[in-house]
Amino acid sequence: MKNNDRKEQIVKTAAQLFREKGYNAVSMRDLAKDLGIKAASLYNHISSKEAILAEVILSTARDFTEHIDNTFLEEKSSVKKLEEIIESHIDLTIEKANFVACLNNDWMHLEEKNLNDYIKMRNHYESTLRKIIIKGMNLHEIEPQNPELILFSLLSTLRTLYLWYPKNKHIEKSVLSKELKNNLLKGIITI
Amino acid sequence: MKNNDRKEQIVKTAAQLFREKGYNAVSMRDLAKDLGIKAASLYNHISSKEAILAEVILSTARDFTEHIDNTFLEEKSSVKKLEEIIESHIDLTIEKANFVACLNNDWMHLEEKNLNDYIKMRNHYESTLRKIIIKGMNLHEIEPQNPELILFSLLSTLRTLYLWYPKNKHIEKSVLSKELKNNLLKGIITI
DNA sequence: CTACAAAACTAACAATTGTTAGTTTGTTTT
DNA sequence: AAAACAAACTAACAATTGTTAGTTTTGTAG
Repeated sequence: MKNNDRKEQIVKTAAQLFREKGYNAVSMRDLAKDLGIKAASLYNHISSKEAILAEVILSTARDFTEHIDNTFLEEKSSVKKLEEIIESHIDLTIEKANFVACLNNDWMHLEEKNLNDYIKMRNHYESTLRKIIIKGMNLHEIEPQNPELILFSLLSTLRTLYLWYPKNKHIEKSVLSKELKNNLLKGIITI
Repeated sequence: MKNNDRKEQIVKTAAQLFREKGYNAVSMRDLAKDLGIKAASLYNHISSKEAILAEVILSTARDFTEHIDNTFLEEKSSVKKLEEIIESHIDLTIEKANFVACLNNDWMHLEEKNLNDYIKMRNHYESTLRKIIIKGMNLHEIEPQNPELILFSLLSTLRTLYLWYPKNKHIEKSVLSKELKNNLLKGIITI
């Protein structure tokens, strides 16, 4: 029976270090030290440093992709779908903040193949979200505006939740979820 | 007469490279090559690699600080002040996108003194913005909500404008400005 | 034309990088 | 007990890193 625990442990520790210092500032010796072993021993479990990064980023990108694909297919209003998407970002950020941070900050250090796969998934994600927004606009659920702008302002907030959440752990998830939806969808000023 | 042109040129080129690849992935030889000289020659103009990073980041942080300090002192409504802050982010992003990107991505690679200065400025910026939001809430200009959440969702969008602007250069600045204010302050869904 | 300073160069350094080869240790299976 | 395997180790490699010392080139002011 192959032992995957060690590999998972390596990837998880790497994600934390990458998040703190950035991919290029973390050496294999740093990573090994945190795990209590020597750098060379890492190679019994992983094939390269970049392979660790790819595992961190691509697995997380797949999580996001899966969520939005499911949401897209549902028979619900666009606004309801946007709420579900907000929810999924909160969930994934809470569940694996270091992975999400790493995806946001270090994707450009992926090489050829992996970089391509990542960008493909990101494009797919954005274009799915764009479709939801445009459909909502056509059905008058969403104010007529430049859809790119809505896409951007929504995503920029959701993508950087990881920067904010650890500082505000005291907020209940349900409260965060409710207020964020309100904030992002209904705006913040009094009418 | 001391020639600062070369130094400015180095800092500007560095900002571009840092933005593309991240601080640690850019070597002094890479930077020199882009300028058409040898790495050692850089040291006739700058004292260290980190000093370049500090120049890029701290000068930009000072720009942002100056803007918000001015806005804070004005005799206007909080909503009007928020609109001005949005405007200043757009302006600075257009004017020096690479610098802003660098500030966002590479600040953690500053050392001791410079890191401290940066964090101090960032804290000052956030607390000034927080004051504006809370005042607006007390005067019923802004919906009662967790002010941290408004602070976060606003800043996350404004801070990552640099990711989005180059892809959408065709949008007029005045249009961008107007729609972004609408979007961030009034929300996106139909009431 | 000379003198001087600014800014380029070459060569080298010590440290650190990711990775490999070969070996030892410890555990599980037969 | 023997054999097989996983997972650690030591030692070393070639490449790259930021930076320094010392030298040469270039442009300008007297």
